[in-house]
Amino acid sequence: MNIGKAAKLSNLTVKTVRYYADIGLVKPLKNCSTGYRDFSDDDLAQLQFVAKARKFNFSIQECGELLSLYSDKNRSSKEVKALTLEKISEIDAKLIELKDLRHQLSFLANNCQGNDRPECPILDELSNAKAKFGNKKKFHDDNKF
Amino acid sequence: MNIGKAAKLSNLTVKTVRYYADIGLVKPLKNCSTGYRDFSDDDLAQLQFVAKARKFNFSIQECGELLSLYSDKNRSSKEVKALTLEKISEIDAKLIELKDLRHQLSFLANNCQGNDRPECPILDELSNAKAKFGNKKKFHDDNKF
DNA sequence: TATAAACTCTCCAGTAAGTGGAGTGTAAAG
DNA sequence: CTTTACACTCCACTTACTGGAGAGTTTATA
Repeated sequence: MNIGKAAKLSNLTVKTVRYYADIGLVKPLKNCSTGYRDFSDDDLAQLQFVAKARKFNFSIQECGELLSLYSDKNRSSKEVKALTLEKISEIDAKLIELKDLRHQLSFLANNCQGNDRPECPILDELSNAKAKFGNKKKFHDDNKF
Repeated sequence: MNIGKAAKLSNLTVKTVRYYADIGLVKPLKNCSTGYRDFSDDDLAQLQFVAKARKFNFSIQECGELLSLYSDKNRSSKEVKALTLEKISEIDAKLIELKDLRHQLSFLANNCQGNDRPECPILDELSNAKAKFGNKKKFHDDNKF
């Protein structure tokens, strides 16, 4: 099939599929006369595989590793699981980081009047201004997460 | 002060500070004879500001906007708060996405034996294999988040 | 059959936010 | 006076694409 169909069936853009072919992640045949790429069903399966793995936050490099494990019928599931667990750890770290970030930002936002006056605790914080929030009103940090 | 000191005092690398100067985010003077950049205390303050804002996930572009708001003594806090709230929304969206991802990955990992045999539900899932987990044992999804 | 629309190709450039290195010049210390 | 540390510019590379120009191909319509 042509690149357009392969792209559609794998939920990727034509540009992306072409890119994947360029970097050798998939290896479609080429029609010598037209120069058109010709994707087999197996090529399509690999594209779908990669599309999904990318959604799962695997890098292109890792997708390549997974693809070769996938193609190797004598593989063990150990390596795949290890890669997945590693990915989960990364996500956990990212989650912690983001939650902390959200916490701090929402604290700042809640303490900012957001009016036409220049006083702004957000900028004060960013600039390390000494003068911190003067009034003693308790502020609510809407920590949704 | 020279770039090395400015970098150290703002917790940035020399390369990064030079980059910020190159793109005009900060504008240190230049010693005509040596070509060395000369960072004033105000330049340093801006670098520290940017370093912090970057940690808060503001883009370089947004850092520039914040810097100009910061420099403008007649600014209103409205814009700053709006930018911050927007940033919080982005983080919320990212958090939801990541949690979902983690959920799915941990489900897959928990259903994978991770041994020397080739059966691997992770790859099966990625390849859209029809044969789903055959045995009926209940699996635990350790959803920490 | 002619033509227009839709599809494909390659190549070049750009994105964000830097990082790394080569080659060279300057300043401070021993 | 020489070594070391620091500074400079310029170029290439990173990730994972995206956009566009200019040209060729295939399909559908007039």
